[in-house]
Amino acid sequence: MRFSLTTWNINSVRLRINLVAKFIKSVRPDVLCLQETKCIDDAFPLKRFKRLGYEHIALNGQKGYHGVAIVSRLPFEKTDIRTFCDKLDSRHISVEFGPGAQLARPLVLHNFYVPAGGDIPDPALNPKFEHKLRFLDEMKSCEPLHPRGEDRHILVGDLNVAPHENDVWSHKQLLKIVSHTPIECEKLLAAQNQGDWIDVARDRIPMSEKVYTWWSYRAADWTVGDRGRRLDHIWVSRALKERVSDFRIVRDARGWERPSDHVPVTVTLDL
DNA sequence: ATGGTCGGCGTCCGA
Repeated sequence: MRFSLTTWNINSVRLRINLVAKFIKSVRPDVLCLQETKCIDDAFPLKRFKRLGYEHIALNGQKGYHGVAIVSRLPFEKTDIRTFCDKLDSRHISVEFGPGAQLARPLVLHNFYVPAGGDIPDPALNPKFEHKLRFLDEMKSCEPLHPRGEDRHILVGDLNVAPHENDVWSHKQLLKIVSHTPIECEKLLAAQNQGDWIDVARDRIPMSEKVYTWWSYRAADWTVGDRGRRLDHIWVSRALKERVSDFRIVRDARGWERPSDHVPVTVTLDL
């Protein structure tokens, strides 16, 4: 069975619902994980997704900020929401696919929106950065998150960290820029190494190659100098590594009308 | 060049 999954920080799902529809009609992933939906669950464009064929929807929204959602063509068995750092922020949702999706073995999917962390890369001066570092520590220590042995787990989302040198346009120039500081890169990789995770992008694209999924709004022309960062990630458990058949980043989406600053990232597996 | 642009909400905050 072919299973495809997209992660996309949409930066307001209501404002960009037509862009989401455009993407869905072209790529038709089985499952779409959204971050920064920026709306309460009652305001989520449920009917539009159902008309597009995505009848199974799990929401963790809040007013104005953050918000994550999983919209799916395949039914799932259960939904779970975790909180981090004793805050009620909507930054996580997970679902488990099973018999309803014709899967003999369970497939657990986590969708994350990690705090951006503000501008000052010093946890003593910037509470937002301190929160981000604590969030990453909690991701590491959260045992149920991490796959072992034959577990089939996928973790996706806007992790707001570009951990490797070629995950940013200039490693040297971004060492003191939040998203690429050594301390947060170490913490994200420590969380990744806590489970049997494979970073799909770096499993398929050589470390020497630049890979980005985000380009700032604060540039007159996002294509000039290609100053991107790889903030959006897809991890699969080791048991799924050899089942990955495709991985793609729809870079073009950054040039669509009124775009998100993030582009969709898609993985395909043969289950 | 040490600012620049977004979206949601409400007259700023978080990104």
